[in-house]
Amino acid sequence: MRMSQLFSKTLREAPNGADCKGYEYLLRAGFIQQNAAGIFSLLPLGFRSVKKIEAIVRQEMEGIGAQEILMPVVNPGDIWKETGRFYSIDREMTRFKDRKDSDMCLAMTHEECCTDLGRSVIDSYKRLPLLVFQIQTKWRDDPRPRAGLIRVREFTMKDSYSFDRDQEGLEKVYKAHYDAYFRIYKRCGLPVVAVGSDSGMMGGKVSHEYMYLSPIGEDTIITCPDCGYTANRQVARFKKTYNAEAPKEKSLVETPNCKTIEELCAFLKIDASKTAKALFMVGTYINDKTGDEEDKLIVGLVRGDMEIEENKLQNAARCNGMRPAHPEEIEAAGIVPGFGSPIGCKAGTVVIVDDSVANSNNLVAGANKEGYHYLNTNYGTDYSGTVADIASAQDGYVCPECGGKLRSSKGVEVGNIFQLGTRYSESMGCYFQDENGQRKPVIMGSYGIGIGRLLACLCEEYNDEKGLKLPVQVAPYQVHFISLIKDTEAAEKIYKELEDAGIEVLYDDRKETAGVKFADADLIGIPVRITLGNRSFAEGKCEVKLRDSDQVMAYDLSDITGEIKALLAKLAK
RNA sequence: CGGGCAGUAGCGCAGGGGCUAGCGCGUCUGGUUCGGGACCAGAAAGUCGGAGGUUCAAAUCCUCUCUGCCCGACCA
Repeated sequence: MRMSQLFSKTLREAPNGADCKGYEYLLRAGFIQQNAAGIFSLLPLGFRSVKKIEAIVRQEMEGIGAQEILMPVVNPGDIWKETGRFYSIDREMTRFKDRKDSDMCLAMTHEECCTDLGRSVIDSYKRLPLLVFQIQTKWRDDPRPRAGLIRVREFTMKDSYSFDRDQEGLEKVYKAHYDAYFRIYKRCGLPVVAVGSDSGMMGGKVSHEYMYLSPIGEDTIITCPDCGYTANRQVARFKKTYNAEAPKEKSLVETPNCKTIEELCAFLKIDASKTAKALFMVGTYINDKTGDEEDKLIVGLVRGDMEIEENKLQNAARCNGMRPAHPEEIEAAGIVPGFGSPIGCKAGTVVIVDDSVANSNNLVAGANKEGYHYLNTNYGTDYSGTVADIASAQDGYVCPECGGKLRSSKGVEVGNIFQLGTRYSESMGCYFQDENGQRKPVIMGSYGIGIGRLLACLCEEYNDEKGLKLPVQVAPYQVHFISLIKDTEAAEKIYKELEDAGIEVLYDDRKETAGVKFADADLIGIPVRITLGNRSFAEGKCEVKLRDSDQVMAYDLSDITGEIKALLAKLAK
């Protein structure tokens, strides 16, 4: 490709809003361009990198027996109504009516569509297992896109779906994905860790997320350096200690202006672990069949020395959505904000009690009376509710597996794998007959990789103060060819030789000064740079330099293609 | 959806009631240069995001609105 004809240009300055390095360089090098919030075009350079990532993904998916298909972006609303997600998913899914006034939606994932396909293909156990995948556009109307390609609204995703007759089969294909994903990231050059995760709206039980650990990440990963326990903070467990003193009778105590745990502890001169603190949320419960919504007040109770993990609370409360409660809503349930607790709250309030509270006796809790708390409150005696783990794992907490010290770090989710089970097959009627003629729901799994996000993470991982330096497997071109000699014919000849040899060359044929060409080459970051300069050309040589090294090598022009091919082969390893 | 910031030439920004709206980079023309973002001379390019209002006069003040960015809520 001639740079003079490239449909993009490099920028000297970072466009406003480029907050992280990888994103800044993607823009400046002309890989991508933004069209609207969370909506990007891929320019030739970016698209080439994406296609290389896709090729790796495709190869690995085919390697585990997946067949490539392509499902539609626009889905009929009906299949989403079958699983209930037409109603249970919030505005993140875009819905519209077609000309016949039928409900339609833009698929944000394809479980429904794929299960719809599966139920027409699968009739007998003889057809199972099956595994399909696609690389396709998703639209999710995220309320807050950010960080360039990291969190966008329209994006390309590889998603695969497995159909099995039993759990054993599912686990096999799950494991195949688990390993294939590591191979994919390794081949792309991205370091990742797999962590246990929350399955969220996908349903199902077992799931893993693949995390690229980086400060730009929005997920918090809890890891144990001692035993290797790893989990997303949304579900991370930790070892809690309880005080198991004999329960006492509760008694009212005046605590003027003690609205926070800190104030309360300071006033009563007690440790935060001797208190219970409440968090008030309003949960939305959606009827899957009708789409009717009902709001309920949720009270989460955790010991004063811990924080509530809202995701755990939402899972325990089994609601579709959750937001902080307004003071009026809290009061309506008979609770006084600042001095609140589940003690004496109105029926219909969802009370979730962390096991740290349920197993600790004689905690100080709000009296639901302005200026008062109770001493010695006890779960079961003074209030009731569902006991669950809703506390948030923090840096320094105790590992649930080995007792080591937990660490927290930030990560970007670049892939996920879910064991869906029968959530979709049952609700959509995807059944098969086994050897005994018995009708059984197909057991499914779904597996995703965000392609654009993967590129964004790679650019975060591979850059320096001059620009990008993507690994050769995912770089848009293999060789950046710069000619500084007057003899354009000689340069053209070498360019042609390289191209004819099947080498991917970006040829800077522009009428620019050496400095400009070098700066752009560094910015775009093609792994191999060939420079044709007057001195070396006179000796029948050219200069070869790797983007990631300062060393300049002199290559003989007589067999330049052979030497470059050998170099590329070495790089690819 | 809450809170904050911003929208002026392709990009980055200045100007904040008054006359012809500027600067740097980029672009175009001519010339000189030619191995790390060259130099000289000349030139093109702007509905000052949009609508309404105040005023003799609005890029500038007011109201509304759209868009983008950041923080939070949210995130298959």
